[in-house]
Amino acid sequence: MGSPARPRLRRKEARPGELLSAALDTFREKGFAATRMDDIAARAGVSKGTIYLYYPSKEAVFEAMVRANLLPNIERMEAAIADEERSSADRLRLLVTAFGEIAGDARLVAVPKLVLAEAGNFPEMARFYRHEVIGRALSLVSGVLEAGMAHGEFRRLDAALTARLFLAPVIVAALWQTTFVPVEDAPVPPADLLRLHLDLFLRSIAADASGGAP
Amino acid sequence: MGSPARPRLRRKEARPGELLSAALDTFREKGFAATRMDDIAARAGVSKGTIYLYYPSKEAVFEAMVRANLLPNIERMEAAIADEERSSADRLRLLVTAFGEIAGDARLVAVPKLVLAEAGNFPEMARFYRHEVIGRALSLVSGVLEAGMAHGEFRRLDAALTARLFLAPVIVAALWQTTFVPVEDAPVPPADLLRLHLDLFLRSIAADASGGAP
Amino acid sequence: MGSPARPRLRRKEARPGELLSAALDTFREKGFAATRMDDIAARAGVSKGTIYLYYPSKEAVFEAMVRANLLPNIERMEAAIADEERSSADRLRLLVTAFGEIAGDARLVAVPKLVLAEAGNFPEMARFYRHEVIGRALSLVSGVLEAGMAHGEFRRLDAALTARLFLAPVIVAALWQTTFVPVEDAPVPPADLLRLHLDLFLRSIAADASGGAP
Amino acid sequence: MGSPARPRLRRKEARPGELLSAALDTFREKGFAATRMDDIAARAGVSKGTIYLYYPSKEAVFEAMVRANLLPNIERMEAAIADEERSSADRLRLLVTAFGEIAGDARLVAVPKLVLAEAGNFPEMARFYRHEVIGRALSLVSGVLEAGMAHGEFRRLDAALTARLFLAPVIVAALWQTTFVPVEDAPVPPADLLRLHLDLFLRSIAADASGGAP
DNA sequence: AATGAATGAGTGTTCATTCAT
DNA sequence: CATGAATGAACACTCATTCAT
Repeated sequence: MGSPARPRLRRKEARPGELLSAALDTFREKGFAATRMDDIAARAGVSKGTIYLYYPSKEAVFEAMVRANLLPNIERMEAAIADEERSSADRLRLLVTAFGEIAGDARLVAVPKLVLAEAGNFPEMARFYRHEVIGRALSLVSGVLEAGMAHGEFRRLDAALTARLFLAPVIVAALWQTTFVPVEDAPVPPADLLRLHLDLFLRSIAADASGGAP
Repeated sequence: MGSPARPRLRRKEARPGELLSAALDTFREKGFAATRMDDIAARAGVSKGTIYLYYPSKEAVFEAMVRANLLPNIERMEAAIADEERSSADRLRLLVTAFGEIAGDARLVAVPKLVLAEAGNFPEMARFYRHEVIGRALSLVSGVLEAGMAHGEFRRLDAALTARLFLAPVIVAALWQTTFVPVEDAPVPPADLLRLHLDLFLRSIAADASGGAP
Repeated sequence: MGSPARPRLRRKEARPGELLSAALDTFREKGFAATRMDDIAARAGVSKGTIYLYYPSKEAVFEAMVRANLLPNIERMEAAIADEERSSADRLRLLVTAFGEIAGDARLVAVPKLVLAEAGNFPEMARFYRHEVIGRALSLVSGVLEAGMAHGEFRRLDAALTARLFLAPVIVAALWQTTFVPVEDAPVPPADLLRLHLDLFLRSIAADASGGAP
Repeated sequence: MGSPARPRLRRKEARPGELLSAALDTFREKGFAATRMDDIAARAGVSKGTIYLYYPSKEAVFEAMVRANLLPNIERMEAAIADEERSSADRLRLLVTAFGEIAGDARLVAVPKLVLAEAGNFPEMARFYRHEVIGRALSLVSGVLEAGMAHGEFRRLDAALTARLFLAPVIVAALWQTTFVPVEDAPVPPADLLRLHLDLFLRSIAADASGGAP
């Protein structure tokens, strides 16, 4: 109750974060082009000019916003398999769960979707995303797969390709959430889908089921 | 005098198609917002005003373009399993091949990607696409799956979920092509990916592993 | 009464001229920076967007306007001494009269004044003006001077410097008109000034005073 | 405690002068409109807000800057003919030299040029300049001319008009320096021009050359 | 006195849409 | 049918000015 509303001059350090958060929400509602700087400013509770104190252009805001949301994505992924004790199959299970959580976080998933949509107009950003997010996720998965193959848990397969197949349903589920759910009659629970995926996937890569090759 | 070719008015019936073709190419290069009516007109070789003789707005052009590209997608899919003689596994193989061809056709794949990108701004179109393209594809696949289950070829699984898992790598491959390939160092051949997918998928749904091998 | 006002679509060919005329008047009232595109458009009786059909930017309008007003300046000057019959002194007299007329035309004089004011921001334009207008005027005058020297009418002097001295009062009179007259208590008639200038100037360059007097 | 140097506030009395000096340099580089308060502040080594402690607006800064540069102009001029002993011709010679020096001082000459350029937007300032600088210079010259006429050194002429003719080459030389020199191929040395000017001018106003009036 | 973060009115430019020809 | 000149609403970005600290 001491000082409820201060009109001017707030913490300069917190500003960029607030702006990018507002930017994310606005971009994800309207897309890049349909978002006006005024929208972002209003949502962040500042004036339009203030944005330009921190970012030189709308594109710069977009890029900074994407970049700021890369790290959480990556960290959550990598944290997901930090546990070294488990079997490779268990680690894949953990990964599916972790990715499933990410895929269920609408704000987080909006970022790759925006990257997808704007890749043509922001090639540099697409490259960055490709390498720093997707590339790392693929490495993560193929690392687990290769370990599993080495241990004899999994069949010998092309790890790079298989990693892609492992991730595909997660990616589709994520995009699905942000694209068709508001329009869907009978949404499929992503958890069910991913549980089945894990089951089928493990079965398909399992080292020769009954006793191996004769 | 009865000759068909008239110098002034080029086939007026062909106009809408030419416009939509030009629209598709422009939208896929720049996205919806960054495409100017002038761009489309120039590419179609007409004046800007002419577009408005056929479509009342830029949004209408976009929607018509999407709609016009629904049918080819659907038809190619449905043609892919017209052959009733084959086993369910063979029909899935055919489907993967067909989808793989679609996914390799950059112009065709651009359409779902645009729908994805603009779903927030064109909810009606998203709904339409969800039902008329994706819905049909899912039905197609789950039909085959159910037949295979009924015949004992496949295990009993939730056909709706499994159909999604069947399609996921195809979708991801398609999006990948249009998004990251211009930015990719070492592109993965989609055909390799889909071949492996089919292999793993069939293995994972095969009825009772023990007796499954022919 | 047949068709008093046509709202749209007028002669495309006349437009650039109308626009530049409106631009000149607005620039001369407010200067380059304080002139808004809306001002020019309103004065030309078109909408702001129309200007951009003909010129890509405000700077381009400015440059085109300056360029369009070069020719009249130059032509009036050069026409002024087309007559080959006269003595060099008479030709200088004609030049002073001609320059005096130009200097009295407020719209015409506004152009060099704007060039002067914006020379720092439009160096290319300054260079152009220096060469194509001022340079030609100087050549004109020094040509007459050299002819007069060759004929023995004038003393031997540095023609380039002397030409500058001949033009200086004309230039000052011109700038004076556009700068201080709206602020002046007792304006000096430029004609009186230039008449005296001619008298003093001819006297100062006359060949040998002794025989020069009639 | 009585020591003059205080670390925090640098001589607060010197501030306005420093600001105006920075303002002059910035205005003369970019003109009034294109100069930003930030530019001036940066050049003066203070923050933007500080300027507003001394001047209420950008226009006020401009006007103060012009006003602050009046005095040096005037004083140098008036000092130039303080010497009462000399002949009128010598005093004109001194004036030309003095004016020539002023005209060669790019910073000083920038001021009248800015006044010229902004006269339309700052009429009050134009009036002030007209009276306090130009008016005094004209009085100075016409005073000398009248004295010379009274002494029989010079012919009887309209002193007001003749004074203008005396100053015109100086003014043109000054403007030339600030406008076209950065753009010039072969600059004319102002000293040469003014020397010739003085020579011709004195000759043109000299009391009747051979024997004078009968 | 000095700062510099914040403001918001102002303006150049774009572009979907209209319509006289 | 077709054109393309014209429109005007919309928006990104700027910058003089304010004011809490």
